Amino acid sequence: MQIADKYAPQQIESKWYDYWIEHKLFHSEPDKRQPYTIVIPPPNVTGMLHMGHMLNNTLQDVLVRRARMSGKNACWVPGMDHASIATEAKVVAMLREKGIEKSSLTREEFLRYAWEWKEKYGGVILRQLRKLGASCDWDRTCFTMDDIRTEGVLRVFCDLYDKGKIYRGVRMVNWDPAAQTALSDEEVVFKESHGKLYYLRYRVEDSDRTIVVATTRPETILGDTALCVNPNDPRYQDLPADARVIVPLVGRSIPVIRDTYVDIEFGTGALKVTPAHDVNDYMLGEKYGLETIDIFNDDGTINDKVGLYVGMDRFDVRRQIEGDLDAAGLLEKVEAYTNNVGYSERTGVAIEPKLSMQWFLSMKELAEPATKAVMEDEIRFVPEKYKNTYRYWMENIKDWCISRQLWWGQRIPAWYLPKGGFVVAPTPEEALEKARTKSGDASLQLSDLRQDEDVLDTWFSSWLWPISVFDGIRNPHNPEIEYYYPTNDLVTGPDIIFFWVARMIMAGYEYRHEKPFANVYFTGIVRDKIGRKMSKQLGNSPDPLDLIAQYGADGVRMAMLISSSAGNDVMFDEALCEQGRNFGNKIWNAYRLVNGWAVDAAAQQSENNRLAVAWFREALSRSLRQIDEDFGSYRISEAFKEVYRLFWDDFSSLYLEMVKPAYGQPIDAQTLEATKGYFDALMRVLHPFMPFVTEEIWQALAPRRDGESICVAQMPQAGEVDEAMLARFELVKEIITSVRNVRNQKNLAQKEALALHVIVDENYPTEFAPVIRKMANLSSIEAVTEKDPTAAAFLVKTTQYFVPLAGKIDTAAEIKKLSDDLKYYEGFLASVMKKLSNERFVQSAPEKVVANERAKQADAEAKIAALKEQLAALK
RNA sequence: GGGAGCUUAGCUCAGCUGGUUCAGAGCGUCUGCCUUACAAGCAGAGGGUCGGGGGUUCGAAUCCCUCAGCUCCCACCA
Repeated sequence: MQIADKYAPQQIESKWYDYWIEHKLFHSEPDKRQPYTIVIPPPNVTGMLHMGHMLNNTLQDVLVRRARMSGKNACWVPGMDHASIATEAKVVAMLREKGIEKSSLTREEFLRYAWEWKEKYGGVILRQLRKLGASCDWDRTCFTMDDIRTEGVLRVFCDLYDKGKIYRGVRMVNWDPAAQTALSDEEVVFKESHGKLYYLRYRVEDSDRTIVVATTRPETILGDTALCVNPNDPRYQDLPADARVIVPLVGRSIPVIRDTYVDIEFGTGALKVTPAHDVNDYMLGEKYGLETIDIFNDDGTINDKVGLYVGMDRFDVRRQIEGDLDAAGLLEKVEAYTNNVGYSERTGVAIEPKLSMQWFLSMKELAEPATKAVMEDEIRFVPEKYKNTYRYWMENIKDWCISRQLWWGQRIPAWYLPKGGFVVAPTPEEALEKARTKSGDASLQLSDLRQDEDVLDTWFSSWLWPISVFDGIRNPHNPEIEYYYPTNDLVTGPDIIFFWVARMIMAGYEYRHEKPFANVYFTGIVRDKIGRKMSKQLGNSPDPLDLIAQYGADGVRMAMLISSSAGNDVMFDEALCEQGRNFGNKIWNAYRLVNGWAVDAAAQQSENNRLAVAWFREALSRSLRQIDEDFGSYRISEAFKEVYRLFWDDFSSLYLEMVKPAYGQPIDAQTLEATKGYFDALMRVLHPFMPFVTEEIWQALAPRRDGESICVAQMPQAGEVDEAMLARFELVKEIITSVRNVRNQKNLAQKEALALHVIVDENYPTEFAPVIRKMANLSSIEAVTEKDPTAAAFLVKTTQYFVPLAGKIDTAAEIKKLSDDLKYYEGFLASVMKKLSNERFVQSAPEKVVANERAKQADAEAKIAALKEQLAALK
């Protein structure tokens, strides 16, 4: 079949994607075959496709397409994450543009807007993934907040509550003043920040003495309820046991407590204690029964508890209080200071430690089987180095704060009774029933109950993902979950190893008593070519869709693949896309060549063609083996490089050139058929990497039925490999290169046929003579016994070759070249002999290695002899 | 402060349990070719004392120690 003259990926890609969808080639239903399952790391519903997604999803697609072609029932489940904080922020911003404040809306009204937004703008990314060629089973698209997933989440919450693993309590949590919600520890990122260290004077009550305290947060003095010094600090020994000090500006009297927690070396050795706004201070507060004074509103402004700076933002207060303290003579000095400050991963604002009532999941017991699974390789991490990171985190796991003060998300299924206490149930009806039982009041109505206002952390739904996408929480014995679970490979970034991977493993063992996936492939981060992380701010991140438009999805996929090995960052360079596009072009034109050949049905297959066909069968087989091995160890990048090399070097540059008929000449049927067969096999091996161009060519190679597709064609299998033949062929390649080199050096035209003389020995691949003749463009190959001093000479292994070039030989240059070679081989021989004459080597090295050294010796000696003879002939 | 990892050609990286002419690949560079499949190409070539030093071994890019540089993760020191 004819294809277009020029390779234009844009003109073929959408056509084939539509074809695949139309024929439901990515759809999977449980059947007798072995399943192969991947669940997509659900992108945020607010997300746009970026280079990280390109890498991640290209890899998943390669794995799933290869499995699909290897007889597995492949199922790649796509979906989206409702992303509480990010989405709520988007919706709030959208409303603000319309002039609507969130605070003016009821919860129900807000959620209506949010769903509307989600339907309209959400999930762009899933449409973008189609451009990449992602072979997801779109019929299975899930959303972490759709009905099935939500019901699963609520059931899990209730179950864990009933098991006593979920509890509610007042704790110091990470508060995000921008999003106005609590966050888990994992959502806080610590960054070094340059601030100041303020030295404040606290006057000792009933005394002239002052104690100076160093703090980075002077505004928190409003919440001070004690001052703490180390009992062993000599500077404060004279203070009476019941000493009290006056908080600067505030004027409040607070006790001085003594605890060894305070570092004598740091600052002045005196610490102000603000139990409501610092984790350590909170612990001191607990220990000494101190009052806690919460001075902040939820948005980070000062509340009216103290009556100072009311309504001001925490950072404005910091600036202002510095001046006020100074004016009052209460500021000793200010120093520049660098410390670590926690920021919200989502909103980027500084976290405020805050005491609040939250829901927690206790993790210790859940972590045990999950830790074991990874450490014992029941679940395999690629690369392995992440096992350590994982173990350390799991062994020091803290309870998970799962409540969020947001509206977008699954609302916590707890209902408060009118007279105190609460019940937890997956539905309001069940809650009411429980409430009636609990209160002993049968007349209780649903309207008497008040549901908890908080929603659950988004990760509390995504940790169930591998189970919930198959409805395995609500219906744990349904045929789908039984068939598809556990899934096979998870492809994700190491940045969410704690957020997501670890928690999925815990959920897997808790709810299926089995691992959620067998292998976890960690990708790296996509960086620009000078190593910077790609970011919106830097503007160094190309738009993947632009790249696809320019180079084709196949080209961009190749760029991602060739530059990524598991766990290593990708240094992305647009030039790689170009290389990918060029490869597509190469394939395209190779097909055009083969397709253009006329067949001579009567012609016998030449010996040359027979040899070429026989050789490529072995070369292909060897590569297939290599590729299998690479996939086995998740060296996907290496596997791709091997196919690339196989197609470009072995197939195009060697095989096709070997069998290519002279211009206008026909080819014999047998060779053409073999060639098309190889082409077909190559397209199949290549298909997982570059799905579009391979489908186009594969469809053209032979008549196909409607609905037939390379997507579901059989992956070629590696056969036995004739290593001896491949080794002989290496000699052939070297001979061809050497002749071409002579041509180059002597400025001889390609078309000019040359003669080749050989002093035949066992290293002359005589069986390949026709191939050598054609590939090196030789008029004849003659066996000779004498050296020819007028010829350009070269040596392959131990065999001497001559290209007669009457009068065109630069004798001096030849002598120089031969002498250099001779010197190299003499040196080489010397090093071999040194080993062999070392008795300890001969005794302790394995026999094979010693035999090898002896072979090297023989080879080197033969070469040296040959070189010497050639030199002698020249002189 | 604790932990993990990296350092091989101009660039990006392979090199799996020490032993094949093991010092490799791709890209870039250089030379010559518009040879009717492809200049998005073809044919060749050059390029590295494997971060420094030390050790183990018959033998080290590979194992150990040490120094230097870079990266990442974890951690509440005001």
